[in-house]
Order: sequence, then C-alpha cells, then structure tokens
Amino acid sequence: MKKPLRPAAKAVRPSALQAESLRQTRREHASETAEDYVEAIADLSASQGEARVVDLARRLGVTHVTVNRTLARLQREGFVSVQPYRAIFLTPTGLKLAEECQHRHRVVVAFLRSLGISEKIAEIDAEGIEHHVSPETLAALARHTHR
Amino acid sequence: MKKPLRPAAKAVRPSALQAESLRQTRREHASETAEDYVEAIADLSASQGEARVVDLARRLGVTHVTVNRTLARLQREGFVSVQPYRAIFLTPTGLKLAEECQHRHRVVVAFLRSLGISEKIAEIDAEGIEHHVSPETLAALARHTHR
DNA sequence: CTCAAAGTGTAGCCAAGGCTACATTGTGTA
DNA sequence: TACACAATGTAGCCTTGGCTACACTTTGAG
Ligand SMILES: [Mn+2]
Ligand SMILES: [Mn+2]
Ligand SMILES: [Mn+2]
Ligand SMILES: [Mn+2]
Repeated sequence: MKKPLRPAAKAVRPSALQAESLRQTRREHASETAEDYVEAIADLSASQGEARVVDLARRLGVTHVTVNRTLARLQREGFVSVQPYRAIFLTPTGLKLAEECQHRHRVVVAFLRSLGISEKIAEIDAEGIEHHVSPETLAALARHTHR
Repeated sequence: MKKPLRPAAKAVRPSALQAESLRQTRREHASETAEDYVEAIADLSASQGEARVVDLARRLGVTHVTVNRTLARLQREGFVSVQPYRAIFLTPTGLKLAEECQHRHRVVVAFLRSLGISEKIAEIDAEGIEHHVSPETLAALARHTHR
C-alpha cells in the first residue's frame, strides 16, 4: 500500500468514468478502418462506377498491400465481397454502414464549415472526429448547423 | 487500364485531399496514446500527489502490463521519467503536452455541454474528439461555447 | 494476336498496443 | 521484525495496420 492515511482526495474525473470513456474510444478506433473503407468504396462506386484496389489505395493514402489485407478482414467480417482481380463490392451490411458514415461525415463537415472553418481544415478534422461522435452529439451538431 | 474512355468523372472529394486527411488522422492516432497518458499522469499527480502504475492502469482501463510497456516507449520519446518501483514523473516536455491536452479536453467538453449534451456523453465523446481538433477548430469551439 | 505495363496478390518484416501467466520487490501490520 | 499481499516487472502470445520486394494475371495498344 502506498497512501493509507491520505483521505482519498476527491477525484476530479472519477477513474471509472475516465476508463470507460477511453475504452469506448478504443472500440471506436477498432471500427474506424472499416468505416473509412466502406465509405471510400461507396464514394468510388458512385463516382467511378466501381472500386478497385489501386483506387482505394490512392484514396486512403496507403499501399495496395495494406488495402488487400484489410479487405480480407472486412470480407471475413461481412462488410465487403471480394474476388481475385475483380472490383470490390459492399454487402448490404457494408452499404448500410457506408451510408451512415457518409451522412455522419457530411454533418460534421457542414457543422465545422458553419463555424467558419475552411473547407480543407474542415475535411481534415472531420476525418478523425466523425468516428467519435455519438448519436446524441450528431443530432446536436445537425441542429446547431447554421445554414 | 480499366476505364480509358470514361471522362474521368469529377471527383466529389479529390483523392489527394482525402488521402492527406486520412494520413493526418493516422498521425493523430500515433500521438493519441502519449496524450492520454501524460494527461492522466498530470491529473493523478495533482489529485493524488503522485502517479503509480496501478493508478494509471485503473484510470486508463488497461492492465498494468500495457501501462508498463507504454511508459517505456514514452520514456524513450522523452515525455516521462520512470525508475523501477518508483512513482512516474513528467519531463518538462511531457508536462507541456499534458497542459495542452488538459486544455483541449476542457474546451471540447465545455463546448459539447453548451450544445446540451449530458456530462457523461460529453466526456465520452470528448475523449476521442480531442485528438482530432486542429488549432483553428479549437479556437472556433472556444469562441462558440455559450457560457 | 502479342506482350508490356498496369493491376493484383503474397511472403515476410516491423511497431503499437492489447492480453495472461508468472517472477520479483516493497511495505504495513500483526 | 517477519511476511503476506499489493505493487511492479517480464516473458511471450495475439491482432491490426503500416511497409518492401517480388510474383502472377489482365488487358489494351500496336
Ligand atoms: Mn475517417
Ligand atoms: Mn470520412
Ligand atoms: Mn483522449
Ligand atoms: Mn482527455
């Protein structure tokens, strides 16, 4: 033991809540890759007609090797359907997630823009923030976006 | 080649910007652990008088093993000073970072609260969002926080 | 039709950050 | 003071997600 006499100083943020918040953030990080991939696949499918490994690599800023391995995991988890040398398709589950992500992304960007943030910085910040916005906060952001 | 005739459909979000945003988000993730650790060490030092491995583990929601290995990295990177079986101290660099993080954390929480988000959800969301807020956005959030 | 180049796949490396199981050290209490 | 137990440290496992280097497949230009 180390501080048996100290009167258990009142915690500013109780450790339990703090720990739970950080656990939640880590959970969000775990789904973040999936979200960015399905969003990119949906965007590319819409604008290019199909999503290919090279397009994804360029768009995600990683090598095609990383894309390949990640797609294997996303297929295992049921978000995408991949066949060798073919274009990449979203499953119904993947499409649903993609649409949620596109929506969240748009809401966050619009909100930042309405605060006076430049297009470019809004895009950069949104790319990280979008994964950590709860439904409550998302609704509040939409509500407080001055068009 | 795969679509030589298609007129290179106008990209909604150009891949280059998209890729740069995602790279930035990944850079932020790399510093995220350091930020949460130094912030926790500063908080614990203030409220308890010192920061010990078990306290950090409880507060961060991980095992003491994870804390130990991470502290070794943070020491290597110059943020903390660790000696076996002793309390953990921030270096001047670490303390500066901790203060920035505490400030950013407070600004984000206050902003969310001012949007009507509950204390608990504000804490949870802020724990993730704080690492992806640029100086411009941080200033805008502070400016738009209705006290 | 051919074949070079683009696209795709894979082997194997690395670091971060989780974990369990077990060994070692420190210390307050009996 | 001894020693039980809390705290700390360490060995070794796993997954994710980066990478380079190299091999294989597809395809459109000539
Ligand atoms: Mn993103
Ligand atoms: Mn996005
Ligand atoms: Mn955080
Ligand atoms: Mn924080």
